[in-house]
Amino acid sequence: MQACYGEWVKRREFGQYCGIARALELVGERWALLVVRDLMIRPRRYTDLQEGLAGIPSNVLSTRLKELEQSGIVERQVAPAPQRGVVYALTPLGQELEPALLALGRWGSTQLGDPQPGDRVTPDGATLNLRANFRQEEAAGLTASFELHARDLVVHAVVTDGKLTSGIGPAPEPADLVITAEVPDDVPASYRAIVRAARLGQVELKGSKKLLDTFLRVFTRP
Amino acid sequence: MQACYGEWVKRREFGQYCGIARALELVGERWALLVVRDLMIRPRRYTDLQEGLAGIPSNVLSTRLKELEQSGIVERQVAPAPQRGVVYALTPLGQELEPALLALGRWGSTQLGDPQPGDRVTPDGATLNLRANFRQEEAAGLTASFELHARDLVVHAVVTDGKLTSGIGPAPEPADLVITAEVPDDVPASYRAIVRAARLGQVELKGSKKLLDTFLRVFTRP
DNA sequence: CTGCATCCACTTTGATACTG
DNA sequence: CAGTATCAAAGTGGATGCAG
Repeated sequence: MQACYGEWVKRREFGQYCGIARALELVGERWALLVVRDLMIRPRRYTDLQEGLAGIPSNVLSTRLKELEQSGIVERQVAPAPQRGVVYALTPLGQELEPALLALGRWGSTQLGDPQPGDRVTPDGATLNLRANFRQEEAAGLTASFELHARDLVVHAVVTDGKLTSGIGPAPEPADLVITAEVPDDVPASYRAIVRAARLGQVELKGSKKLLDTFLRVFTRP
Repeated sequence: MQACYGEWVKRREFGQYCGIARALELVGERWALLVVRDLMIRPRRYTDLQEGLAGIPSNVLSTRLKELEQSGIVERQVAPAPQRGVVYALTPLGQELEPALLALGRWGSTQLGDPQPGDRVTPDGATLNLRANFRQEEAAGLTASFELHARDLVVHAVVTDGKLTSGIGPAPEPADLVITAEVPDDVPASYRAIVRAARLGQVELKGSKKLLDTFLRVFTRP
């Protein structure tokens, strides 16, 4: 605590009556939004997070989780019978960060060149890109499921009456269209690579093939 | 530079092929997004920013501006004849951060209680709230201009064929509807306070009074 | 005045090691 | 698996200096 304009404020607070400043106080610390990003895909254990956030110091992860829990963004759950252990999950408040996170990701994606050697390319990224590029307007009334493959990368997107559910791995029910992209060996398997292949027709399709155009219309932007 | 999993990366980079991580590398440092926020309203001089970001150390502001300029987000302009001096402005790339910033602000606003004594309440906040709460769908085809007053706070919103322009101070052309909110003396004059007053009918109107419902429909959410 | 640069105390982070 | 402990390095906050 320290003096600031006659008032006592925590060092980390900006002291502005502004939603953006408040958001940054809560999730603006280094690594915080990346933790939220990982949890947006599904709940994770401590070591899952450490793995997904390659390079985060253990003590920093520990601190961030406590802060996020304190803020009501993350929930610490002691998992029941099957795997038992500690699991971290987003609260509803944390899930409400999704639009902001996707908007940030859309902007940041434009500033991504090609993947550098050493860059981590995870299925999480593909799942988030699926959500970030999803065009609600184009999907109105649509019901269809897709599965995307590129080498060992597999993600799914299920659209039910215009609403999207997406995740890692195969679709829970057999997908209406399975897209398997032919990606050169020297290019990492990413959402971007799949879309590029799909546009060039360098894909193998299984299922309702005319859904490919629908996929491109609903899940990609020019 | 330092070693990390066999590759050399800058300490501040996250080493993930992910739009969100990239965005955070570029605008995730402390104060960076608040600088962008201030510039989103209009270009500013160094001292304007210092004032708007109450409490930012001079050296940190200086560093952030250089980093943002380096990243192509901010442009340093030497202002011409009238006022001369240095002016910082957003580049087009910087302006593209607006959707992300507004989404973050919408989330953060839900985590704002009432203004604390000592909180800075600026016209910038009201202008951004105007943009953040603007509902494109509801404004389709609309052309109308509004001016909001609450004590010394004045902001304007001009909707032209469904597109919004907003800023501090009176509208460039006389507004179709001028809303003057009656705000208790002990409550800071903010967008929130104006909306609350408008909903309760505690406003004085000048101009086309039936536009008040349109305003509430287009510029507020439940 | 504006637009920084410098100095220094303090805090946070990164890397690694270690424990229940 | 789920953290804690430790310590060096980098970053931040605050004050002040200073040229144009």
